[in-house]
Amino acid sequence: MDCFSCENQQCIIKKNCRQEKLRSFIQRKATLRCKKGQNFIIEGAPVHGLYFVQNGKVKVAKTGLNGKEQIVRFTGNGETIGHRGFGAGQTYQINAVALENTVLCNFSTDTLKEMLMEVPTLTYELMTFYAEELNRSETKVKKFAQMTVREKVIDALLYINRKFGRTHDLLNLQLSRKEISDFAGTTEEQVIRTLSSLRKDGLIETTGKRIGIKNVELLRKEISEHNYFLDS
Amino acid sequence: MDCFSCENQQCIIKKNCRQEKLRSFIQRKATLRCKKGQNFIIEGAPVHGLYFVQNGKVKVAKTGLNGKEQIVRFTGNGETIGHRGFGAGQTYQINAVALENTVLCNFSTDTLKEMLMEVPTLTYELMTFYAEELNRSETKVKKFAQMTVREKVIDALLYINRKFGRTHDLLNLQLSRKEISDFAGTTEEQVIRTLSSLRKDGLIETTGKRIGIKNVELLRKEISEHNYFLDS
DNA sequence: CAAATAACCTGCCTTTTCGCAGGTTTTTTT
DNA sequence: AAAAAAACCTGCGAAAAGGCAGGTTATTTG
Repeated sequence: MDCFSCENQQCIIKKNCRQEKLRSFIQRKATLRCKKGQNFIIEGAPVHGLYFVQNGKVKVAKTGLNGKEQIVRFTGNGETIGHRGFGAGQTYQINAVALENTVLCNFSTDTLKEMLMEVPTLTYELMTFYAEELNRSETKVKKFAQMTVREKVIDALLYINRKFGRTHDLLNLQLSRKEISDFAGTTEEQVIRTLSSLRKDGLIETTGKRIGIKNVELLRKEISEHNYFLDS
Repeated sequence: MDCFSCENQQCIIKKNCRQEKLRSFIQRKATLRCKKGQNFIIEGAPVHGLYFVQNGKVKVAKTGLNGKEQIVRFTGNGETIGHRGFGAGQTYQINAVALENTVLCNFSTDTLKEMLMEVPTLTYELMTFYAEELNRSETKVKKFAQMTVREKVIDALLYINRKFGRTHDLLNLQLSRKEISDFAGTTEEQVIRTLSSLRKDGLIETTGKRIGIKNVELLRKEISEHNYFLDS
Protein backbone atom coordinates (compact mmCIF):
# COMPACT_ATOMS: atom_id res chain seq x y z
CA MET A 1 0.00 0.00 0.00
CA ASP A 2 1.62 3.25 -1.05
CA CYS A 3 0.73 6.72 0.16
CA PHE A 4 -0.49 7.90 -3.24
CA SER A 5 -3.48 5.60 -3.29
CA CYS A 6 -4.14 6.01 0.45
CA GLU A 7 -7.49 7.48 1.38
CA ASN A 8 -6.49 9.18 4.62
CA GLN A 9 -6.44 12.75 3.38
CA GLN A 10 -5.77 14.15 6.83
CA CYS A 11 -2.59 12.08 7.29
CA ILE A 12 0.42 14.37 7.52
CA ILE A 13 2.46 12.19 5.20
CA LYS A 14 -0.34 11.84 2.70
CA LYS A 15 -0.82 15.59 2.59
CA ASN A 16 2.80 16.06 1.58
CA CYS A 17 3.47 12.95 -0.46
CA ARG A 18 3.16 14.69 -3.80
CA GLN A 19 6.40 16.53 -3.13
CA GLU A 20 9.15 15.12 -5.28
CA LYS A 21 11.64 15.18 -2.43
CA LEU A 22 9.62 12.74 -0.41
CA ARG A 23 9.19 10.02 -3.05
CA SER A 24 12.17 7.94 -2.07
CA PHE A 25 11.55 8.27 1.64
CA ILE A 26 8.00 7.07 1.41
CA GLN A 27 9.19 3.79 0.01
CA ARG A 28 11.16 3.22 3.17
CA LYS A 29 8.09 3.02 5.33
CA ALA A 30 7.22 -0.25 6.98
CA THR A 31 3.72 -1.70 7.18
CA LEU A 32 2.58 -3.43 10.32
CA ARG A 33 -0.53 -5.55 10.69
CA CYS A 34 -1.87 -5.86 14.21
CA LYS A 35 -4.52 -8.14 15.55
CA LYS A 36 -7.13 -6.91 17.97
CA GLY A 37 -5.58 -6.52 21.38
CA GLN A 38 -2.00 -6.34 20.19
CA ASN A 39 0.28 -4.01 22.12
CA PHE A 40 2.51 -2.64 19.36
CA ILE A 41 4.12 0.19 21.33
CA ILE A 42 5.30 -0.71 24.81
CA GLU A 43 5.93 1.87 27.52
CA GLY A 44 9.62 1.96 28.33
CA ALA A 45 10.73 0.20 25.14
CA PRO A 46 13.23 1.89 22.81
CA VAL A 47 11.75 4.26 20.27
CA HIS A 48 11.00 2.87 16.81
CA GLY A 49 9.88 6.07 15.17
CA LEU A 50 6.42 7.30 14.39
CA TYR A 51 3.33 5.32 13.51
CA PHE A 52 0.37 6.30 11.36
CA VAL A 53 -2.92 4.45 11.42
CA GLN A 54 -3.72 3.34 7.91
CA ASN A 55 -6.83 1.49 8.93
CA GLY A 56 -8.17 0.60 12.34
CA LYS A 57 -8.54 1.93 15.85
CA VAL A 58 -5.98 2.25 18.59
CA LYS A 59 -5.90 3.26 22.23
CA VAL A 60 -2.90 5.15 23.58
CA ALA A 61 -2.33 4.85 27.32
CA LYS A 62 0.08 5.44 30.18
CA THR A 63 0.47 3.01 33.02
CA GLY A 64 0.06 4.46 36.48
CA LEU A 65 0.01 3.37 40.08
CA ASN A 66 -0.70 -0.34 40.61
CA GLY A 67 -0.94 -0.89 36.91
CA LYS A 68 -3.99 1.34 36.58
CA GLU A 69 -3.93 2.72 33.10
CA GLN A 70 -4.79 6.19 31.91
CA ILE A 71 -5.99 6.23 28.34
CA VAL A 72 -4.56 9.34 26.76
CA ARG A 73 -6.40 9.27 23.46
CA PHE A 74 -7.97 7.11 20.83
CA THR A 75 -6.69 7.23 17.28
CA GLY A 76 -8.32 6.32 14.00
CA ASN A 77 -7.47 6.39 10.32
CA GLY A 78 -4.76 8.82 9.29
CA GLU A 79 -3.71 9.73 12.80
CA THR A 80 -0.25 9.88 14.32
CA ILE A 81 1.06 7.84 17.25
CA GLY A 82 4.28 8.18 19.24
CA HIS A 83 5.55 11.70 19.95
CA ARG A 84 8.61 10.13 21.40
CA GLY A 85 9.77 9.47 17.92
CA PHE A 86 11.38 12.83 18.71
CA GLY A 87 12.58 14.68 21.72
CA ALA A 88 15.12 13.88 24.32
CA GLY A 89 13.75 10.54 25.44
CA GLN A 90 15.04 7.27 24.11
CA THR A 91 12.03 5.24 25.18
CA TYR A 92 8.31 5.43 24.56
CA GLN A 93 6.28 6.86 27.40
CA ILE A 94 3.05 5.26 26.27
CA ASN A 95 1.44 1.97 25.37
CA ALA A 96 -0.43 1.63 22.12
CA VAL A 97 -2.93 -1.20 21.73
CA ALA A 98 -5.01 -2.06 18.67
CA LEU A 99 -8.71 -2.09 19.51
CA GLU A 100 -9.48 -4.03 16.35
CA ASN A 101 -7.43 -5.48 13.52
CA THR A 102 -5.34 -2.53 12.43
CA VAL A 103 -2.85 -1.67 9.71
CA LEU A 104 -0.08 0.76 10.62
CA CYS A 105 2.57 2.65 8.69
CA ASN A 106 5.86 3.09 10.48
CA PHE A 107 8.70 5.48 9.73
CA SER A 108 11.94 5.11 11.64
CA THR A 109 13.13 8.14 13.57
CA ASP A 110 16.13 8.47 11.29
CA THR A 111 14.11 8.36 8.10
CA LEU A 112 11.65 10.84 9.47
CA LYS A 113 14.35 13.21 10.61
CA GLU A 114 15.77 13.22 7.11
CA MET A 115 12.34 13.86 5.67
CA LEU A 116 11.73 16.73 8.04
CA MET A 117 15.03 18.35 7.21
CA GLU A 118 14.26 18.08 3.50
CA VAL A 119 10.69 19.32 3.64
CA PRO A 120 10.09 22.23 6.02
CA THR A 121 6.33 22.22 5.44
CA LEU A 122 6.20 18.71 6.79
CA THR A 123 8.03 19.74 9.96
CA TYR A 124 5.79 22.74 10.28
CA GLU A 125 2.68 20.61 10.00
CA LEU A 126 3.91 18.12 12.53
CA MET A 127 4.74 20.99 14.86
CA THR A 128 1.25 22.36 14.41
CA PHE A 129 -0.19 18.95 15.19
CA TYR A 130 1.76 18.80 18.43
CA ALA A 131 0.75 22.34 19.35
CA GLU A 132 -2.93 21.51 18.86
CA GLU A 133 -2.59 18.26 20.70
CA LEU A 134 -0.90 20.08 23.56
CA ASN A 135 -3.76 22.48 23.79
CA ARG A 136 -6.21 19.59 23.94
CA SER A 137 -4.22 17.88 26.62
CA GLU A 138 -4.07 21.01 28.74
CA THR A 139 -7.81 21.42 28.36
CA LYS A 140 -8.16 17.86 29.55
CA VAL A 141 -6.08 18.61 32.63
CA LYS A 142 -8.49 21.40 33.45
CA LYS A 143 -11.49 19.13 32.91
CA PHE A 144 -10.07 16.45 35.16
CA ALA A 145 -9.58 19.01 37.88
CA GLN A 146 -13.00 20.57 37.63
CA MET A 147 -15.58 18.17 36.24
CA THR A 148 -17.74 15.77 38.20
CA VAL A 149 -17.78 12.10 37.30
CA ARG A 150 -21.01 12.48 35.39
CA GLU A 151 -19.59 15.34 33.36
CA LYS A 152 -16.39 13.48 32.62
CA VAL A 153 -18.32 10.48 31.34
CA ILE A 154 -20.51 12.66 29.14
CA ASP A 155 -17.42 14.41 27.85
CA ALA A 156 -15.87 11.05 26.99
CA LEU A 157 -18.98 9.93 25.11
CA LEU A 158 -19.06 13.14 23.11
CA TYR A 159 -15.37 12.79 22.33
CA ILE A 160 -15.91 9.29 20.96
CA ASN A 161 -18.84 10.55 18.95
CA ARG A 162 -16.86 13.41 17.48
CA LYS A 163 -13.95 11.20 16.62
CA PHE A 164 -15.58 8.03 15.37
CA GLY A 165 -19.18 9.03 14.78
CA ARG A 166 -22.10 6.66 15.06
CA THR A 167 -24.46 4.63 12.91
CA HIS A 168 -28.13 4.26 13.90
CA ASP A 169 -27.21 6.31 17.00
CA LEU A 170 -24.70 3.64 18.10
CA LEU A 171 -21.14 4.83 18.68
CA ASN A 172 -18.69 3.43 16.15
CA LEU A 173 -16.24 2.50 18.86
CA GLN A 174 -16.95 -0.30 21.30
CA LEU A 175 -15.25 0.09 24.64
CA SER A 176 -15.66 -1.75 27.91
CA ARG A 177 -16.87 0.25 30.89
CA LYS A 178 -13.38 -0.20 32.27
CA GLU A 179 -11.86 1.45 29.23
CA ILE A 180 -14.28 4.34 29.39
CA SER A 181 -13.33 4.88 33.02
CA ASP A 182 -9.63 4.70 32.21
CA PHE A 183 -10.16 7.41 29.65
CA ALA A 184 -12.55 9.60 31.65
CA GLY A 185 -10.49 9.46 34.82
CA THR A 186 -12.76 7.54 37.17
CA THR A 187 -13.64 3.96 38.07
CA GLU A 188 -15.55 1.23 36.27
CA GLU A 189 -18.38 1.30 38.81
CA GLN A 190 -18.83 5.03 38.50
CA VAL A 191 -19.06 4.73 34.73
CA ILE A 192 -21.64 1.97 35.07
CA ARG A 193 -23.67 4.04 37.50
CA THR A 194 -23.44 7.12 35.29
CA LEU A 195 -24.50 5.21 32.20
CA SER A 196 -27.46 3.77 34.11
CA SER A 197 -28.39 7.24 35.19
CA LEU A 198 -28.08 8.65 31.66
CA ARG A 199 -30.22 5.77 30.42
CA LYS A 200 -32.91 6.60 32.96
CA ASP A 201 -32.79 10.21 31.86
CA GLY A 202 -33.40 9.07 28.31
CA LEU A 203 -30.14 10.51 27.02
CA ILE A 204 -28.54 7.28 25.89
CA GLU A 205 -29.38 3.65 25.16
CA THR A 206 -27.23 0.65 25.84
CA THR A 207 -27.30 -2.90 24.60
CA GLY A 208 -24.36 -4.74 26.05
CA LYS A 209 -21.17 -2.93 25.21
CA ARG A 210 -22.81 -0.82 22.53
CA ILE A 211 -23.82 2.67 23.50
CA GLY A 212 -26.32 4.75 21.59
CA ILE A 213 -26.57 8.49 21.96
CA LYS A 214 -30.16 9.58 21.51
CA ASN A 215 -29.67 13.30 21.85
CA VAL A 216 -26.27 14.85 21.39
CA GLU A 217 -27.52 18.36 22.06
CA LEU A 218 -28.91 17.52 25.48
CA LEU A 219 -25.68 15.84 26.47
CA ARG A 220 -23.72 18.86 25.32
CA LYS A 221 -25.91 21.13 27.31
CA GLU A 222 -25.01 19.33 30.50
CA ILE A 223 -21.35 20.19 30.10
CA SER A 224 -21.74 23.47 28.30
CA GLU A 225 -20.48 25.55 31.20
CA HIS A 226 -17.12 23.93 30.71
CA ASN A 227 -16.03 25.15 27.33
CA TYR A 228 -16.13 21.82 25.62
CA PHE A 229 -15.64 23.25 22.15
CA LEU A 230 -12.14 21.97 21.92
CA ASP A 231 -11.81 18.20 21.86
CA SER A 232 -10.01 17.09 24.96
CA MET B 1 18.39 43.92 24.38
CA ASP B 2 19.43 41.72 21.48
CA CYS B 3 19.59 37.94 21.42
CA PHE B 4 23.36 37.82 21.04
CA SER B 5 24.04 39.19 24.47
CA CYS B 6 21.12 37.34 26.08
CA GLU B 7 21.99 34.89 28.80
CA ASN B 8 19.15 32.45 28.31
CA GLN B 9 21.08 29.67 26.62
CA GLN B 10 18.12 27.34 26.59
CA CYS B 11 15.93 29.79 24.64
CA ILE B 12 15.09 28.35 21.25
CA ILE B 13 15.79 31.62 19.48
CA LYS B 14 19.04 32.16 21.33
CA LYS B 15 20.22 28.70 20.40
CA ASN B 16 19.77 29.49 16.72
CA CYS B 17 20.55 33.19 16.63
CA ARG B 18 24.04 32.74 15.25
CA GLN B 19 22.62 31.59 11.94
CA GLU B 20 23.08 34.26 9.32
CA LYS B 21 19.57 33.78 7.98
CA LEU B 22 18.01 34.81 11.24
CA ARG B 23 19.85 38.09 11.76
CA SER B 24 17.30 40.33 10.16
CA PHE B 25 14.34 38.58 11.72
CA ILE B 26 15.67 38.91 15.22
CA GLN B 27 15.64 42.66 14.89
CA ARG B 28 11.92 42.51 14.31
CA LYS B 29 11.19 41.20 17.75
CA ALA B 30 9.29 43.36 20.19
CA THR B 31 10.16 43.78 23.84
CA LEU B 32 7.42 43.97 26.43
CA ARG B 33 7.82 45.04 30.03
CA CYS B 34 5.18 43.73 32.40
CA LYS B 35 4.53 44.70 35.96
CA LYS B 36 3.74 42.12 38.57
CA GLY B 37 0.19 40.91 38.12
CA GLN B 38 -0.16 42.02 34.52
CA ASN B 39 -2.22 39.77 32.27
CA PHE B 40 -0.37 40.05 28.98
CA ILE B 41 -2.05 37.16 27.16
CA ILE B 42 -5.80 37.03 27.50
CA GLU B 43 -7.85 33.91 26.88
CA GLY B 44 -10.01 34.41 23.82
CA ALA B 45 -8.06 37.40 22.46
CA PRO B 46 -6.60 37.28 18.96
CA VAL B 47 -3.17 35.69 18.65
CA HIS B 48 -0.14 37.96 18.75
CA GLY B 49 2.50 35.39 18.10
CA LEU B 50 4.89 33.72 20.47
CA TYR B 51 6.42 35.10 23.66
CA PHE B 52 9.72 34.27 25.28
CA VAL B 53 10.56 35.15 28.86
CA GLN B 54 13.71 37.21 28.88
CA ASN B 55 13.61 37.81 32.58
CA GLY B 56 10.92 37.07 35.15
CA LYS B 57 8.30 34.53 36.07
CA VAL B 58 4.91 33.86 34.54
CA LYS B 59 1.91 31.68 35.22
CA VAL B 60 -0.05 30.22 32.31
CA ALA B 61 -3.65 29.30 33.07
CA LYS B 62 -7.01 28.33 31.61
CA THR B 63 -10.27 29.60 33.01
CA GLY B 64 -12.79 26.95 33.93
CA LEU B 65 -16.19 26.62 35.50
CA ASN B 66 -17.30 29.61 37.57
CA GLY B 67 -14.08 31.39 36.84
CA LYS B 68 -12.00 28.79 38.63
CA GLU B 69 -8.62 28.78 37.02
CA GLN B 70 -6.40 25.87 36.18
CA ILE B 71 -2.75 26.81 36.11
CA VAL B 72 -1.18 24.90 33.27
CA ARG B 73 2.46 25.69 33.90
CA PHE B 74 4.90 28.22 35.25
CA THR B 75 7.56 29.67 33.01
CA GLY B 76 10.88 31.25 33.76
CA ASN B 77 13.82 32.71 31.87
CA GLY B 78 14.24 31.53 28.30
CA GLU B 79 10.93 29.70 28.12
CA THR B 80 8.24 29.83 25.47
CA ILE B 81 4.62 30.95 25.91
CA GLY B 82 1.67 30.71 23.57
CA HIS B 83 1.40 27.58 21.40
CA ARG B 84 -1.52 29.22 19.71
CA GLY B 85 0.95 31.33 17.86
CA PHE B 86 0.45 28.35 15.52
CA GLY B 87 -2.24 25.90 14.76
CA ALA B 88 -5.76 26.32 13.58
CA GLY B 89 -7.00 28.64 16.29
CA GLN B 90 -7.17 32.36 15.87
CA THR B 91 -7.41 33.13 19.57
CA TYR B 92 -5.32 32.28 22.59
CA GLN B 93 -6.69 29.50 24.77
CA ILE B 94 -4.78 30.59 27.84
CA ASN B 95 -4.13 33.50 30.14
CA ALA B 96 -0.58 34.51 30.92
CA VAL B 97 0.09 36.61 34.02
CA ALA B 98 3.41 37.98 35.22
CA LEU B 99 4.17 36.82 38.76
CA GLU B 100 6.80 39.51 39.17
CA ASN B 101 8.11 42.31 36.99
CA THR B 102 8.93 40.54 33.76
CA VAL B 103 10.56 41.31 30.43
CA LEU B 104 9.23 39.46 27.41
CA CYS B 105 10.34 39.05 23.81
CA ASN B 106 7.56 38.80 21.29
CA PHE B 107 7.66 37.57 17.69
CA SER B 108 4.58 37.96 15.55
CA THR B 109 3.15 34.81 14.02
CA ASP B 110 4.04 36.01 10.54
CA THR B 111 7.63 36.80 11.40
CA LEU B 112 8.04 33.50 13.13
CA LYS B 113 6.53 31.57 10.25
CA GLU B 114 9.05 33.14 7.93
CA MET B 115 11.85 32.28 10.30
CA LEU B 116 10.71 28.70 10.57
CA MET B 117 10.52 28.30 6.81
CA GLU B 118 14.04 29.67 6.46
CA VAL B 119 15.62 27.65 9.23
CA PRO B 120 14.47 24.03 9.47
CA THR B 121 16.49 23.37 12.60
CA LEU B 122 14.47 26.03 14.38
CA THR B 123 11.21 24.41 13.34
CA TYR B 124 12.55 21.06 14.37
CA GLU B 125 13.50 22.34 17.78
CA LEU B 126 10.17 24.02 18.34
CA MET B 127 8.46 20.80 17.30
CA THR B 128 10.57 18.87 19.77
CA PHE B 129 9.64 21.35 22.47
CA TYR B 130 5.94 20.83 21.81
CA ALA B 131 6.36 17.06 21.71
CA GLU B 132 8.08 17.09 25.10
CA GLU B 133 5.53 19.47 26.51
CA LEU B 134 2.75 17.22 25.24
CA ASN B 135 4.29 14.27 26.98
CA ARG B 136 4.45 16.25 30.22
CA SER B 137 0.87 17.33 29.90
CA GLU B 138 -0.32 13.79 29.31
CA THR B 139 1.61 12.65 32.33
CA LYS B 140 -0.14 15.35 34.28
CA VAL B 141 -3.53 14.09 33.13
CA LYS B 142 -2.60 10.70 34.51
CA LYS B 143 -1.46 12.21 37.79
CA PHE B 144 -4.67 14.16 38.20
CA ALA B 145 -6.65 10.99 37.69
CA GLN B 146 -4.65 8.86 40.07
CA MET B 147 -2.95 10.90 42.76
CA THR B 148 -4.40 11.84 46.13
CA VAL B 149 -4.48 15.47 47.18
CA ARG B 150 -1.38 15.06 49.31
CA GLU B 151 0.52 13.53 46.43
CA LYS B 152 -0.57 16.24 44.03
CA VAL B 153 0.60 18.95 46.40
CA ILE B 154 3.96 17.25 46.88
CA ASP B 155 4.27 16.86 43.15
CA ALA B 156 3.59 20.57 42.71
CA LEU B 157 6.25 21.52 45.27
CA LEU B 158 8.81 19.30 43.60
CA TYR B 159 7.92 20.79 40.21
CA ILE B 160 8.50 24.30 41.52
CA ASN B 161 11.74 23.19 43.04
CA ARG B 162 12.96 21.59 39.82
CA LYS B 163 11.99 24.58 37.78
CA PHE B 164 13.00 27.51 39.95
CA GLY B 165 15.20 25.94 42.60
CA ARG B 166 15.58 27.30 46.12
CA THR B 167 17.93 29.33 48.25
CA HIS B 168 18.45 28.43 51.92
CA ASP B 169 15.86 25.69 51.32
CA LEU B 170 13.24 28.31 50.41
CA LEU B 171 11.56 27.88 47.02
CA ASN B 172 12.46 30.63 44.58
CA LEU B 173 8.85 31.11 43.58
CA GLN B 174 6.31 32.59 45.97
CA LEU B 175 2.77 31.45 45.37
CA SER B 176 -0.38 31.84 47.38
CA ARG B 177 -2.05 28.69 48.66
CA LYS B 178 -4.77 29.41 46.15
CA GLU B 179 -2.31 29.41 43.28
CA ILE B 180 -0.78 26.16 44.43
CA SER B 181 -4.23 24.59 44.51
CA ASP B 182 -5.05 25.94 41.07
CA PHE B 183 -1.92 24.27 39.78
CA ALA B 184 -2.18 21.02 41.73
CA GLY B 185 -5.84 20.51 40.93
CA THR B 186 -7.46 20.85 44.35
CA THR B 187 -8.77 23.56 46.67
CA GLU B 188 -7.09 26.20 48.78
CA GLU B 189 -8.17 24.54 52.02
CA GLN B 190 -6.79 21.18 50.99
CA VAL B 191 -3.45 22.75 50.15
CA ILE B 192 -3.37 24.49 53.51
CA ARG B 193 -4.18 21.26 55.32
CA THR B 194 -1.60 19.34 53.33
CA LEU B 195 1.10 21.91 54.00
CA SER B 196 0.26 21.82 57.71
CA SER B 197 0.54 18.07 57.64
CA LEU B 198 3.85 18.14 55.77
CA ARG B 199 5.13 20.66 58.30
CA LYS B 200 4.18 18.35 61.17
CA ASP B 201 5.98 15.51 59.43
CA GLY B 202 9.08 17.69 59.25
CA LEU B 203 9.24 17.62 55.48
CA ILE B 204 8.79 21.32 54.88
CA GLU B 205 8.91 24.65 56.70
CA THR B 206 6.70 27.64 56.08
CA THR B 207 6.98 31.27 57.03
CA GLY B 208 4.05 33.11 55.56
CA LYS B 209 3.94 32.55 51.84
CA ARG B 210 7.45 31.21 51.70
CA ILE B 211 7.85 27.47 51.64
CA GLY B 212 11.06 25.68 52.50
CA ILE B 213 11.74 22.11 51.51
CA LYS B 214 13.86 20.43 54.13
CA ASN B 215 14.27 17.07 52.49
CA VAL B 216 13.65 16.65 48.78
CA GLU B 217 14.43 12.96 48.84
CA LEU B 218 11.78 12.16 51.43
CA LEU B 219 9.18 14.08 49.48
CA ARG B 220 10.13 12.25 46.32
CA LYS B 221 9.82 8.96 48.06
CA GLU B 222 6.21 9.66 48.88
CA ILE B 223 5.28 9.89 45.24
CA SER B 224 7.82 7.48 43.85
CA GLU B 225 5.26 4.88 42.91
CA HIS B 226 3.94 7.31 40.38
CA ASN B 227 6.77 7.67 37.93
CA TYR B 228 7.56 11.25 38.66
CA PHE B 229 10.75 11.31 36.65
CA LEU B 230 9.20 13.42 33.96
CA ASP B 231 8.25 16.91 35.00
CA SER B 232 4.53 17.27 34.82
C1' DC C 1 -25.02 -24.84 21.22
C1' DA C 2 -23.25 -25.45 25.66
C1' DA C 3 -19.81 -24.20 28.81
C1' DA C 4 -16.66 -20.92 30.24
C1' DT C 5 -15.30 -16.47 30.59
C1' DA C 6 -15.71 -11.77 30.53
C1' DA C 7 -18.33 -7.90 31.15
C1' DC C 8 -22.02 -5.60 33.36
C1' DC C 9 -24.89 -4.04 37.29
C1' DT C 10 -26.41 -2.63 42.10
C1' DG C 11 -26.55 -2.16 47.15
C1' DC C 12 -24.00 -0.85 50.87
C1' DC C 13 -20.44 1.00 53.49
C1' DT C 14 -15.87 3.53 53.71
C1' DT C 15 -12.91 7.00 52.54
C1' DT C 16 -11.73 11.11 50.52
C1' DT C 17 -12.53 15.51 49.20
C1' DC C 18 -15.02 19.63 49.48
C1' DG C 19 -16.63 24.07 51.17
C1' DC C 20 -18.45 27.10 54.70
C1' DA C 21 -17.72 29.73 58.82
C1' DG C 22 -15.13 32.24 61.84
C1' DG C 23 -10.88 33.37 63.63
C1' DT C 24 -5.70 34.45 63.21
C1' DT C 25 -1.67 35.97 60.99
C1' DT C 26 0.86 38.21 57.33
C1' DT C 27 1.35 41.57 53.88
C1' DT C 28 0.33 45.77 51.71
C1' DT C 29 -1.11 50.42 51.62
C1' DT C 30 -1.67 54.99 53.31
C1' DA D 1 3.09 52.81 62.38
C1' DA D 2 -1.65 52.11 62.02
C1' DA D 3 -5.36 50.61 59.22
C1' DA D 4 -6.98 47.85 55.64
C1' DA D 5 -6.70 44.08 52.84
C1' DA D 6 -5.16 39.81 51.69
C1' DA D 7 -3.74 35.50 52.88
C1' DC D 8 -3.61 31.82 56.09
C1' DC D 9 -5.54 28.27 59.22
C1' DT D 10 -8.84 24.77 61.46
C1' DG D 11 -13.14 22.45 62.85
C1' DC D 12 -17.07 20.43 61.24
C1' DG D 13 -20.66 18.59 58.54
C1' DA D 14 -22.02 17.58 53.70
C1' DA D 15 -21.26 15.63 49.37
C1' DA D 16 -18.88 13.04 46.15
C1' DA D 17 -16.25 9.37 44.85
C1' DG D 18 -14.45 4.93 45.64
C1' DG D 19 -14.38 -0.11 46.29
C1' DC D 20 -16.11 -4.70 47.81
C1' DA D 21 -19.34 -8.43 47.30
C1' DG D 22 -22.42 -11.09 44.96
C1' DG D 23 -25.50 -11.64 41.38
C1' DT D 24 -26.98 -11.07 36.34
C1' DT D 25 -26.32 -10.69 31.52
C1' DA D 26 -23.28 -10.82 27.20
C1' DT D 27 -19.82 -12.63 24.66
C1' DT D 28 -16.46 -15.78 23.35
C1' DT D 29 -14.61 -20.31 22.66
C1' DG D 30 -14.38 -25.24 22.00
